[in-house]
Amino acid sequence: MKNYTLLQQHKLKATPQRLAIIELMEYHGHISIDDLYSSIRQIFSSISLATLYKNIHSMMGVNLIREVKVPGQKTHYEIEKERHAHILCTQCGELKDIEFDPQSFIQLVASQSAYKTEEVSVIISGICPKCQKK
Amino acid sequence: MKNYTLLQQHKLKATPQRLAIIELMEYHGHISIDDLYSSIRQIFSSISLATLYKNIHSMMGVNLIREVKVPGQKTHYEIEKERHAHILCTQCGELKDIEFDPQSFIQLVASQSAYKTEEVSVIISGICPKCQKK
DNA sequence: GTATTTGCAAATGATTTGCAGTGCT
DNA sequence: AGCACTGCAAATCATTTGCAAATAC
Repeated sequence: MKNYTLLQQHKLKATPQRLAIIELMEYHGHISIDDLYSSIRQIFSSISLATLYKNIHSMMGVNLIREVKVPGQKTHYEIEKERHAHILCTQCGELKDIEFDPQSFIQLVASQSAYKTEEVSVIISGICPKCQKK
Repeated sequence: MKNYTLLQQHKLKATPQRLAIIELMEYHGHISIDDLYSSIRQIFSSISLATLYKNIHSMMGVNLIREVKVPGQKTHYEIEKERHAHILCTQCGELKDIEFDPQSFIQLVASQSAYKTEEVSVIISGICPKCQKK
């Protein structure tokens, strides 16, 4: 019901496909189109990639979903929620969230440039503990 | 001559195409494939997109060039140099560099996670002064 | 001289579009 | 009922690949 309302608040029709997209994104945190497609097909065997793309775009249009572009990786998508940064393991490719409050940044940028800051996207790359052991 | 040496140091053959790519990237700061292609064609009318992609990849392989992925934009490429962040105007699409020292970040991440940090990519979006006036 | 690189054309992969039919409100 | 949404197939756009000829060292 919560997601149903969420869609309505953004003036989007609450179709089962959209509800499933939101649920899967909430569950995964961030997800690529391919993973989203194969997960969602287990519920909606008939859903098409075109529908996924269209829905992701309409939800991006109302800032419900955000695009996460990572160097060397396919685009991921996630629900807009509390601010966080992403950390990517360059060996195994795992992408994780880490806590991050961009407030200090926004202030820094505001003082350095005359921009009106909206968003900060931070992607850190490194080697995760598991891969370091190998 | 400088770029010639630069390529050799990275064990890449110094072809005129590669030299031109480096020069254009140094001049532009960051550039999309399309812009790079049309600029470079003014010098090498015969250069192909395939060659651009191949060269960009070999130079990325030796960390001479970095990929910059920006939400809602095509991939850009730039020479690896002093660390900086990018700021994107969501109205006019202009992408600029701003100064940024990731040192404090790297420390923060190192303490929060067990990652061995290599790189930090920061993309800020907002509205540039010009567009604010409109 | 040899291994690498280039440019072409074709292949692949990702995303978008048009349209007829369906479903939300 | 009416407009937005879906799924399909086809179109477009981005990137990669195979290969013969050219070039760097």
